[in-house]
Amino acid sequence: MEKPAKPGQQVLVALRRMIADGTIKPGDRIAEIPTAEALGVSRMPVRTALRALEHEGLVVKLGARGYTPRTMDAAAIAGAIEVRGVLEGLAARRVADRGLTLAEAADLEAILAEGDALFAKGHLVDSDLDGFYRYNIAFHDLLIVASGNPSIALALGRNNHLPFASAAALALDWDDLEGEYHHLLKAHDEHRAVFAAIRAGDADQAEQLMRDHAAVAIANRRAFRMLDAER
Amino acid sequence: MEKPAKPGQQVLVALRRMIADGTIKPGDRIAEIPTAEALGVSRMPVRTALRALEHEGLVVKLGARGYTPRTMDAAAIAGAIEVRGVLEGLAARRVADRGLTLAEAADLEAILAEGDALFAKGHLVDSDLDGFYRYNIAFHDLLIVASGNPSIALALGRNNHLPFASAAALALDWDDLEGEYHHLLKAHDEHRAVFAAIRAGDADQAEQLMRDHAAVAIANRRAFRMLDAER
DNA sequence: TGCGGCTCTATTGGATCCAATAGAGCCATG
DNA sequence: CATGGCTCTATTGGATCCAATAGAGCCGCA
Repeated sequence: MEKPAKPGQQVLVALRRMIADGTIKPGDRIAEIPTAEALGVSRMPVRTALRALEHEGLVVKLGARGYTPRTMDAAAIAGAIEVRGVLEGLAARRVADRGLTLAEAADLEAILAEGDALFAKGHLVDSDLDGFYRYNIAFHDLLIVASGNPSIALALGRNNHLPFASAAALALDWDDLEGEYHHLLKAHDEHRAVFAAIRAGDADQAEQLMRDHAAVAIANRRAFRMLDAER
Repeated sequence: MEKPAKPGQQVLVALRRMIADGTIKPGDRIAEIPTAEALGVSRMPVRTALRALEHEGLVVKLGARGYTPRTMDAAAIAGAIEVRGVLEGLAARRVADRGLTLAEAADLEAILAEGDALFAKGHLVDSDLDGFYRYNIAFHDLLIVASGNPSIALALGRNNHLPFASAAALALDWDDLEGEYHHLLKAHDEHRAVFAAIRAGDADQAEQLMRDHAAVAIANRRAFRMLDAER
């Protein structure tokens, strides 16, 4: 059973891609009719998608003349990452405060073990980057869910679609596996440290570590991958 | 010139009101056709509004059978307020870090002076509650804007529409002006304290104070006002 | 030659119509 | 009598059509 690929979702991810990879640059007008024709659908799903993208903050309304991608300079990206760090920091704090259930602890340990396995052999191969990508998302998502505060996920919803700002947007240099090894291992170690703080019930520490963890994403980035899939 | 009152916006605020005041309760189905007929418009603006409300987190999709208001129990409200506190705390931190411009300092001082004026006579009258309402929003909004991080406002966008969670949702007891005097004065003093920390450049302190300021909203609430106006 | 107003058109927002779909109820059967 | 499948219908999602509107360009006048 492949994806029947509902037109609406299709348009949404298509536009996200185009904005992310620069097919549509800030300043370019996005009008409904040309976009609809280009994608081979009616204006309706395009309208829906543009409204959604506006809510996500990826585009801004251009008066009555359509939309345009939001300009994302370095400061804006840093700001988005900062917001993510603060929100995920809150999640970590909450989890440390309330303590992990047995099931959550087991899940988290299993996820971290995946990470251990990636680095166990001392170097990375191509497929490991994909593995880390999934491991990373799993770790972050689990903490947010375990926080028991759905508003955190809601508030993150906007930022998670911004390029570079999502935990799913890894800063990966596919040509420098050696350098990435240390970079990603550091991230993994930080995950472990957060986990330790949570187990110790040290909420302040857990929050601070999580914030710092997000902050490093601001510094080291050269390439990125977008999260295409919907939640 | 009054508001021509565009149908779309009209429907959006109408639905918000109905959800806020309990006309539509969690569990009730919100279908497009009956809603459209009840409001005297076509299904289209209703559809748009429901999508928007879903993004705001006020309603959840009920499979293919319409929407229903999101259940907001005490824990959910507390969670939303917690998120707001953390985000506004970040804003305060940023402002303290970068320092206020002369214009911002003057604006902020002017806003706080409004607050001073409200409490100067030692008691409150009815119209003062409205005055505080506006003063409070002005203070919070200015800090968020001055933070220079648009992502904060974006992330707050969702929470600000949730009843009880917005800075605009004051906990006011209109029959106990005496009690409210102390309650609101405390909030005002906290604003002053945040301002002082910002002037001193004490980012940690500014953030902590702002978080605590939000937290008190969790405890003291008996009635609330919704923010009807759009940004 | 510059500015203001007017018209004209491109484009969005809303209404109506049509198709796809999933939920509910019913019937048959084990 | 319970359970599984089938059909039927209620309801959303998409397409097309129509109206309102605001931006742009042009023309006239100072």
